[in-house]
Amino acid sequence: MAKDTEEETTGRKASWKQDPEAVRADILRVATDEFAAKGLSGARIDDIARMTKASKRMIYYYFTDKEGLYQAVLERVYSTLREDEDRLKVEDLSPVDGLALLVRATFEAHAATPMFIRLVMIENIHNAEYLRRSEIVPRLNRSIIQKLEDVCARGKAEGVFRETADPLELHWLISSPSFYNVSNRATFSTSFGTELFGPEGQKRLAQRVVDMILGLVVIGYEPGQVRVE
Amino acid sequence: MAKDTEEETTGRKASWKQDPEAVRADILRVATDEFAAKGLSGARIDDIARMTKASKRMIYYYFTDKEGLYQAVLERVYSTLREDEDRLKVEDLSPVDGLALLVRATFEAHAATPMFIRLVMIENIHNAEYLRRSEIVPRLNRSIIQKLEDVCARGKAEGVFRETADPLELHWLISSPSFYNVSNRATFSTSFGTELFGPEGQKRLAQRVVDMILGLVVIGYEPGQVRVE
DNA sequence: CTTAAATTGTACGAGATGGTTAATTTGTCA
DNA sequence: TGACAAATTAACCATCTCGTACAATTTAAG
Repeated sequence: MAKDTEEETTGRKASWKQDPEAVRADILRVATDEFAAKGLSGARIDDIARMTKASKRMIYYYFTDKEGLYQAVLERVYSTLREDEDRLKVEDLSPVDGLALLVRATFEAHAATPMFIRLVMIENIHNAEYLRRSEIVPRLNRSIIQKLEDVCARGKAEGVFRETADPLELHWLISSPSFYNVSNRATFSTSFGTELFGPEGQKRLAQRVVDMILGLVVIGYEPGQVRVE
Repeated sequence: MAKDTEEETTGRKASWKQDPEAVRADILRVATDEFAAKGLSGARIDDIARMTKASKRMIYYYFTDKEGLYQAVLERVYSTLREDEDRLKVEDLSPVDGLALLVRATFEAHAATPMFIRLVMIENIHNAEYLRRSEIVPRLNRSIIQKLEDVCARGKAEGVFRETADPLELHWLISSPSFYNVSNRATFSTSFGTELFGPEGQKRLAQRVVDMILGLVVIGYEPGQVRVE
């Protein structure tokens, strides 16, 4: 009841700094969580607004609509990931060790960013509609292929890699277990238990993936020849 | 207002047959498409109702609510898949050929049922909440592990498989590329092109997966030793 | 200090959406 | 046949959700 309507406490913030970038970033941060958790249709703009310092109005001010916000989230996450990729230095290693490092790093990078994985899953549910629409994303992801090309070229030149080794195929072969390891953890462990997803199991899986890839590419490779960690 | 209440044109269908099973099945069929296409939150009960012969009320009559319908869809699809699995006969083959067949069949089965893949993706987005709740599903999926156990045991007994071969790990290693091949096709081809997903590319990938798995398990295996097709 | 531009809060509407009420038909069994 | 349970239907409802109108407030420039 309390009828202090006379108060008319217009809830306007008494004072604020003009900091568009910070507001934008905060919205994106919250929206990333929300979209990753509930998907595009499941996410609620009102929930995002509530969790943000900014008001709901600002979401539309900066991102036009829900899809615009989703697209921005997607692009930011993809970009962030590329930076991590670029940090890898494989040129200094032997082809075998370089490839092993790429495999291990990919496996671990996926495991470390479940949020990114979820957004990619969601985007695939939407048939990559928003990824395709993006100008910035398609030309990302190139660096990892580049690294694989370098390693493959050196490995073949040194005669330690099979001539059949193909960078794009390899990227696919390395990504698939790394991605699946995170994306399908819930259903897999429901059906078959969690033993593969503890610290032990994860190390074993990483080792298996390294062994599989090197076994395919490196002439005369024996499982366990290169150890993970 | 409108005073033609006397009319009371109850638009009821003049006549219909009672066929509960058919109605239930029809709803499930339509709902499977809808959920696979748009996810749990994206799916629209009204759309399902419109595409069904039955009325919207029947959906609630038989499945209680949206989640009940989704759960029924999930269980039916999982069950259907198990039947396919059981049709595989690997006991008659040598361990190496048997394992190769399992790999190939898994790869192809996944590629042939994108709808199932999408539902599993969606279920993972929901952290397998509904799969866990199901009584019937968890104990499915056992037959594939059983087959792998048989093959592994025989392979080790014959001295052609490494002692490190583990059925559960193998299932994971075989499933991951098979699943990823379908689940991430949209984003992968957006980033890297479609060449892996034509008939040629798919055959190459299947061969690579066979080579990887056999390379990991079979002592002295060389890529291409067992050919796909 | 005036004033236009930038930024934010509130309140609300239109339409969609999950779910329900109440009626009607069909089939079955005493 | 007639009563009763099961099956089926159309219409309806309460609520949620995206998006917007618009006023209020602050910043910044002249």
